[in-house]
Amino acid sequence: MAKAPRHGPYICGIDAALDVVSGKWKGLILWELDAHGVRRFAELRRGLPGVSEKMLTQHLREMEEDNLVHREVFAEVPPRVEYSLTEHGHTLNQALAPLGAWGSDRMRREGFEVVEAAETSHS
Amino acid sequence: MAKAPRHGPYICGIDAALDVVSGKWKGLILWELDAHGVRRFAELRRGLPGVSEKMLTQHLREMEEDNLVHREVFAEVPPRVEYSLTEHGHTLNQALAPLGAWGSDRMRREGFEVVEAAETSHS
DNA sequence: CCGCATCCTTTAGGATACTG
DNA sequence: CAGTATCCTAAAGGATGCGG
Repeated sequence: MAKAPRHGPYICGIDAALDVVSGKWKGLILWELDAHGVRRFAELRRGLPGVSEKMLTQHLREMEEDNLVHREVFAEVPPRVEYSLTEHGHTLNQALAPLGAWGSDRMRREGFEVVEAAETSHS
Repeated sequence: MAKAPRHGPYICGIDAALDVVSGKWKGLILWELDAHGVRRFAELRRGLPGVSEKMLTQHLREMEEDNLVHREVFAEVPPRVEYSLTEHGHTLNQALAPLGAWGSDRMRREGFEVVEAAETSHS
């Protein structure tokens, strides 16, 4: 078993929400899936520059358990697995939007660099 | 120096924002300061059940450096230090509000327990 | 009262090799 | 293609004791 003894008692809503999006790539995964609708494992991997297979799998499993992500396996060869947001995951993304805007603002203010993924081409 | 080599390059706004609120107690500190306006060190400590002095100090320093929290020292004996949100911290809190609502919703849905602090008595 | 310093444990995250 | 399994490092967090 990897880790994840999360889901402890929370003190407030922020606490409960941050628990679910904590993890180096979870915010990005939500963002990718929201932008593209459906993504395969390898596509997600390309969209998250620097992520390891292990972390991607682990995060996806946790998000699936948290009912944020839907995982659909096609019994073909070669295998194909598609990931998408659940309705629940979609509402989370909407709740995250203002925070994202605040963060973009912060980046502009502080002059932080933006590392754009290869060919994600959103907007 | 404790740690904090944060402020790396970011991939998107969510990334940049989560970096600043990551840390076991930062969300709660924001919430406490927003609810009360001004808090002393010991008051904050009581409002965050389980926090150690080290973590509280460390988080407060980082948030001060990120310009989210204002720290005012009164040269008295016994010493008194008051913490409050900066304008910047306040806007973060507003951006965090929808996420907090989502989290509260999640807690209700999943039936997680709420651990309320001793005598914070917000609302 | 408000911390800082030190030491220690736990957890997150990464590298790499292998499998159905 | 889409993962597991194993090992390892780094960072976060916690306990405790001292100091202004």
